Amino acid sequence: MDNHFDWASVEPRWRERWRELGVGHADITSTKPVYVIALPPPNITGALHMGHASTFSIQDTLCRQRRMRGFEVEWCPGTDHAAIATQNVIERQLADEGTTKEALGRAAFQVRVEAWYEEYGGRIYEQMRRMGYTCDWDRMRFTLDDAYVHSIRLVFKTLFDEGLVYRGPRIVNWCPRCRSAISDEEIDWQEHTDPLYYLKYPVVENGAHITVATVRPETMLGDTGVAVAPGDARYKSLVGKHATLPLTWRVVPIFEDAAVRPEFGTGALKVTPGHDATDYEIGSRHALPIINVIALDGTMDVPSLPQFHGMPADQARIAVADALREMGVLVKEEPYLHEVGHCDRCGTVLEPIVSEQWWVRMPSLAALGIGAVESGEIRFHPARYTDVYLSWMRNIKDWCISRQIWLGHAIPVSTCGNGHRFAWIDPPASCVECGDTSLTNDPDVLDTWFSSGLWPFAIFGWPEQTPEFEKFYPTDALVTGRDIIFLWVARMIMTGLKFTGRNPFTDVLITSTIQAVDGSRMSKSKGNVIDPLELIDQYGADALRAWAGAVGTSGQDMRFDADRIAAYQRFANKLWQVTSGFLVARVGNGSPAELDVHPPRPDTLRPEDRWMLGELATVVRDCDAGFEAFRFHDAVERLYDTSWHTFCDWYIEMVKLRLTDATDPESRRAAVWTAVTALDVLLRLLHPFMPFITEECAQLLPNAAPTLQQRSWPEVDALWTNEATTLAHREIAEAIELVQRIRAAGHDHNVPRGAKDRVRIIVRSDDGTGPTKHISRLIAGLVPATVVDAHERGVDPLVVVSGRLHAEVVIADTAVDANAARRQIGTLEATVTRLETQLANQGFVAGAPDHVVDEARRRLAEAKAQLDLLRRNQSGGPTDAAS
RNA sequence: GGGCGGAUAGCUCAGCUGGUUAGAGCGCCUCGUUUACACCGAGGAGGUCGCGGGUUCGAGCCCUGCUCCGCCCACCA
Repeated sequence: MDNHFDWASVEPRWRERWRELGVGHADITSTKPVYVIALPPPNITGALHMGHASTFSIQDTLCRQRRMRGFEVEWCPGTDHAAIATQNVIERQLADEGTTKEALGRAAFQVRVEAWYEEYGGRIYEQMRRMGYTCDWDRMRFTLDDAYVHSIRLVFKTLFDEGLVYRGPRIVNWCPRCRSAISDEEIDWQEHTDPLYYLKYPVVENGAHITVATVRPETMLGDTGVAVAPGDARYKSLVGKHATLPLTWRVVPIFEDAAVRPEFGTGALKVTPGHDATDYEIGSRHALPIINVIALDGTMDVPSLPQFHGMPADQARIAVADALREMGVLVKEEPYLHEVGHCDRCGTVLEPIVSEQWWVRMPSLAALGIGAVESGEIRFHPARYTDVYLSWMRNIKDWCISRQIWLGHAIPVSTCGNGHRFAWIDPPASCVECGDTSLTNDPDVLDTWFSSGLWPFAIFGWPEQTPEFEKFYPTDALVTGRDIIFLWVARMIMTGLKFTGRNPFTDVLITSTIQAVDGSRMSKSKGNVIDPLELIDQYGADALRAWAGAVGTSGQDMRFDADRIAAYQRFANKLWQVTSGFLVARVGNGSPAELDVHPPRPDTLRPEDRWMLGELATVVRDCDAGFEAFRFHDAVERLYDTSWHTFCDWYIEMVKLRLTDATDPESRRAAVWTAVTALDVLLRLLHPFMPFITEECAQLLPNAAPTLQQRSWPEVDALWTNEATTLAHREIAEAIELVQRIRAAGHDHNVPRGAKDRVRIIVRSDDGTGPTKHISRLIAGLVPATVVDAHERGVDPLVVVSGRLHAEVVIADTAVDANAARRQIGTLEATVTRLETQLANQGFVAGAPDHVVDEARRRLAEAKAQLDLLRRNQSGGPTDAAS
C-alpha cells in the first residue's frame, strides 16, 4: 500500500496551524532577547523567483532556529512599489492592449497601478505562505504606506536642509524609452561591435588636418572641441589652434586634456560635452559650451540641419557617416568592440544627456558606511564582499535620485512665485519664506532605491519612537543577493547611520546565485526561469527549502539541479517512514503512548545506544557551527547523513535485533528510549530547514508540543559524551566496519544477502579479552550470519579484520577465494610500508603535530597486528593446502 | 584596463586554519521484494583534484606563471 509522505495534504494543515498559533508574530512586550530580520521587500512586478525562494528560505531557517533558541523573533515582511519596474510592466501590458499611459491619462493609470499592486502584492504573500515562511504577517509593510512616505519625506527634507541634496544640470544616463534619468548603478553594460569611424577635420590656422576616431559620428553635430593628450608630440603644433567641423561648420578649439588616451585611435578626441560623460568633464575643465543635439525621446534635435532633425539617433549615426563619407571627411572605418549602456529595466540603449536632476552628495554619508564595515561592526558573509563594498564606497559618486516617470514618491519640494524653493513633509499651502501661495511642485519622483534605502527603520515607524522601533531596531541579519549590494545594502547602512545613529544590521549574508541548468543566468527574457511554486508541487516545500538553504549559503554560485531537490524529497519520505511506519506502527503498535518510556538507567544502555548518542552530540555541534558561520550546507548535509545513514541504516537495524527479544525488557526500553530521543533531536535540528515533515513526524512522538517552534533547540547532554559513551562508540564503529567486510566477502562469493545459515562466523578481538557475546551477536545479526563456536574440520575460514576485531568467516558449500585473503594482505602491506616510511622520516616526526604522529604510530601498530593475524591464518590456508 | 570567484568521479557539488586510503547526491554495474521505506536495502566500479614551476617532512588546500569559464568595477572616445 502506498504510504509515502504526502506533502500536498500535510503542508496546508501546518501553514494553518502556524497561523493559528501565531508562530510568526513577535510580542512587543516579550522579555526574551529579540532577533530581527527585515525581509528584503520583493518588487511587486510579478511572481517570486528562485532568488527569492533561496534568500527567503534562509531567513525563515534563521528565524525558526532563533525561536527555538529562545529569542523573540521579528521577521518583518513587506513589498516594494518598485516605481520604474512596475511602470514598465504596466506599460507593456497597455501596449499589448494597443494603448499607452498617455492615452489613458494619469488618473486612470493610477487606478491601473493600484489594481496591480492589489493583485500581485497579495499573490506574492500567498507564495511566501506556501513556502512555509513564518513572517510577522501582522506587521506587513509597503513602501507606499502613509507612515513610510512620512519617513521618506523627513529624510529628504533633512538632507535638503543640510545641503546634502541639491538640484543641478549635469550629464545623466537617460533612458529614451522610460523618458527618465537613471543612476549609475542601474546601467546594464553590454558588449557591442560597432564601426569606429575616423573623421578628418581641417585646421583653420594652417591648412593642416586633425583626425579623430569615434563610434558616434552623429554626436559630432554637438562637438565643441578636439582634445589631445598633454605633450603628444604628434599634435604639438596644433594645440591652441582650431578645427572646422564639417556639416555644422562650427570652429572649435584644439587643446590638451589628461583624459585623452594617446594610444587610442589617432590620439585625438572629438569632445561632445552634451552627450558623453567623459566629454562633459573635459568640457567643464575647458569651459566648452554644451550643445544638446539629441532630444529626450532619443531623436536628433538639430533644426538647422533638417536632413537629420527628428531622426532617431541610431539612424542618424549612419546618415551622418554617409554624409561625411561623401564629403571625403570619413577616412577610415574599422570594427570596434566596446560596451554600451542599457537601461537595466527595459533594455533600451541609454543616451547620456545633460539635464536638471536631483542629487545626493555622498562623501559624508559614505564615510559613515565605510567606518561601520572597516570597524567590523557590520560583517559580510562571505567575507570577500567586504572589499567589494568598501571599494565602491571609497569611490562613490553623487547619486542621481530624480526620475521623470509617473509612478513613485513625488519629490517633496515646491517653488513659490518669488523663486523660493523648499522641501516639505506635509504639502504646504504657502511659501515658508515669503508666504506666497502660488506654489509649483517639483514634477519628478524619487528613485525607488531612495525609499527602500530606509527600509530597516522606516518599517518600524521611524521617526516616531514607536514601541516597534524601540524594540526591533536595529535588526540582526540582512540576507540578500549580491546584485544589490550597492543599490540597496550600502544605502541602508548609510541612511541607518545618518538618521538613527546605529548600524541597521550586524551581519550581511550574501547568498549564492542560482543559475540555469546550463550555467547561464536565469532571466525572464531568456525564458529559462523556474517557478518555485512548480517545484513545491513537484517535490514539496521542504525539499525546495532544504536545497535552497543548503545551496544558498555555500558562497558559490550553483547550477539548478532538480535531482538534488528530489534527494531531499526522498529524505522527507525516509523520515516519514522511520517515524510513522517503523517507530509508531511497529514499535509502538500504532500508539505514541507505547513509545513514552521512562529514561533507562545509564547502565542498561547498550554500546549501540551510546554510539547513537555519541553521534547525536557530534551532529548538534556541527549544526551549531553551521548556523554560527552561516554555512547551512554543512548543517544540512550532516543532518541528512546522520538521520538517514547513522540512524535509519544502522541504529534502527540494530534496534530491530532486540525488539523481538522478550527476555530482556530493560534492553527493549533502552532501545526505544534512545531511538525516540535520537529522532526527536534530529527532527528539532532539521525543523528550521524542513518545517513540514518535521512537524508531522514530531506529532507522532510522545508528548508532542503543538509545534516544534515551541520546543527548545537541542543541546549536547553529558550522557552523550561521557567516557563510557566514547568507549562504546569506538567499539561499535569497529563492529560496523567488520559487518561491511563480512557482507562484502559474502557478496564476493555470490551468497545472496539474507542467506544467514550459509554464512558462519566467529568473532574475536585481539586484546585477549575477546569481544562480548553481545557484539558477536550484533555483528551476526547485521550481516546477517550465524555465530558458531567452531568451524567444521578441514574448512579454512576467510579472516577479515576491522580495528581490534576480526572475524573468521566460512561460507557453506563454497570454497574461499584465496584472492580475497591476498587482497586484504596486500592492502595492509602497503599501509605498513607507507607508515613506516613516514615515521622513519625525521622531518615528519619532528615537524608534524604530536597527535598526527601518534595517530600514525597507532595505525602502524594496528596494521602490523592485523597483518600478523592474517598471515598466520593464511599459512594454513588454501594456498598451502593446494600446493 | 583593474578586481573577485570557479576549474575535484559521467553529471551537480562538498572538502574548515596543509596531516589517515579525497567525500556526497544523482547516474552506472551486481545482488535482494525478510512487514518502516523499491521514493528502499546490500555490495561495487569510477578521480594523476585544469596545466607548468616552487615552498614544505608532507600540497586538492600555500606561492608563482599559464589556459579556459563566470561575475563585478572602470571617464567604456
